[in-house]
Amino acid sequence: MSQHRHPGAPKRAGAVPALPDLPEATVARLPEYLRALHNLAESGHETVSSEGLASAAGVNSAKLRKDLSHLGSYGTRGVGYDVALLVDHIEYVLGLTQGRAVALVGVGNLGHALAGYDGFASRGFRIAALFDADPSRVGEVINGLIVQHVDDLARVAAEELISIGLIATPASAAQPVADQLVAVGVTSILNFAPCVLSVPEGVDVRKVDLAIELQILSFHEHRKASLTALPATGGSALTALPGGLAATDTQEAIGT
Amino acid sequence: MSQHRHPGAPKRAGAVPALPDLPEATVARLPEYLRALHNLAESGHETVSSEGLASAAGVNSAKLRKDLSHLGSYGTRGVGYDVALLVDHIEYVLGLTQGRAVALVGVGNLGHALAGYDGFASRGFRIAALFDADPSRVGEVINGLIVQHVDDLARVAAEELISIGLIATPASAAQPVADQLVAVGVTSILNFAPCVLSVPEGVDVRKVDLAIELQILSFHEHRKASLTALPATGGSALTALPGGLAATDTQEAIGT
DNA sequence: CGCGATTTGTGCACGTCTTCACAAGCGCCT
DNA sequence: AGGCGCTTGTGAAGACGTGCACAAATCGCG
Repeated sequence: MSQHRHPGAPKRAGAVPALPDLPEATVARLPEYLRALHNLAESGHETVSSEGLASAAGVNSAKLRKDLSHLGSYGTRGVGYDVALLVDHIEYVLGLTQGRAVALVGVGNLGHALAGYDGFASRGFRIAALFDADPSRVGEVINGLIVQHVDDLARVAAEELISIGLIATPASAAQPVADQLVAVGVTSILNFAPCVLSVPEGVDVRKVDLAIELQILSFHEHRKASLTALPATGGSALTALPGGLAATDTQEAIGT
Repeated sequence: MSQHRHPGAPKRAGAVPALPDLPEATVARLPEYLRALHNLAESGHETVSSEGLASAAGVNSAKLRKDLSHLGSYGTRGVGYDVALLVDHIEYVLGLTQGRAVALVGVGNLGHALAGYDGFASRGFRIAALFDADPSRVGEVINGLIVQHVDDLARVAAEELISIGLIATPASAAQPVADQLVAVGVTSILNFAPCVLSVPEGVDVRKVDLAIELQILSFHEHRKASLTALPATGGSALTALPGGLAATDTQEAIGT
């Protein structure tokens, strides 16, 4: 073992390994494992146990093992997982080895921040083009890229293969932008606008809504407050917990 | 029917209604319903059917009905749901009627955008204070708020009840900041830093990682590409689909 | 060479979420 | 008043995800 072969080309490089279709929940956790593995690699670890990696990624170790088992056997019993090997394989499975180009539409408040976010480049994504519908914004240079008019999307997409589209426009503009992205062949969209997008079959849309996250937290705050406010619901004030108000039965950290 | 009573105080205002503990999946969808309802209200709808609301929120109508049934019966058979009434009730359940104050720590690239994001205020959240550890940033005015040093967090929290903490720092600073937030009594944290936070029981943490979302999309791109690249896996090239390459069996839009 | 310590991979049971399908309820029209 | 069409609310079944617990496999050591 040791010496990982050629990074980025696990298994046999001839035929495409025909990606096993992983459970969606597993896919959602792989990036987290990957980040933890990168940290471990930087701190000099060659191997890591499922227990160690699980705690670094904030999940149950059994869950981690089951997730990784879906990728095939990349661990050694009695030893653990080869960090470098696992990094290579997860990156391959996630399709990160091909330096995907993303197009960002909408350079307003949020879009500006996304354009300057360095967490993308460090993980295999390259912001290839910026667009906006506002003519007064066109021409502006952000992070070395020139903002272009959204109507030029087709032209730019013809020059460069866009892998993923980011929508950071106001809600009212999001659907037309999505249509334009789909029209130029984009089949994956990350939507920051607070609205639902309708797209043809075969196009994947993920949504990130900051206000929704806050509202979910707000619910839990509300619930926690209502619980501590009236501990005597349903009688039995005797069961008042000795630990005081810290003993709410909330799930610790919330998952995905 | 008709005339919703006092907005913001559903059921009897005397005893706290002791929030039913909703399924987590339902809670995550309520904000989406709420947004859709606000849109409907603005466009003049008084009532809406489960079918109509479901399509506006991008979910199955049966799922929506079951979700709403967990809140109690707020619909009328043969008619639908009273839009204004439902808005009031969902806002109450989510705890949005109390104008929650959020503290934002880290006014770098992303934090800057969050501080200026108007989608928070429009949904019941008020950014009450900005913090940063970098002395050169302290004193800067963003959106009418002065950036304060993170060590002043305790003092500020004493003046104002902070309901939710936002962490938009680099990963290395996130854990200490989380500890400080917890120390001043914050029990809900929204973490934008790419790392796992460890917090005491009773504290809720949600994580938003933009790079993770991209990586999930990347996986699906990779899978779609590998599917269209070799349609003859497992023999039977005869089953080539008449519709050409558009007939991948991918799930349409990805859920939560 | 064999044994014990260690850790992976997984069968199984359990809980949660989703979806279907339909009875119950409501309003409207005749 | 009665019946009809429409819509909600929900039981039940199935799909999915999770976590336990243990067998299988590997390494190191005597």
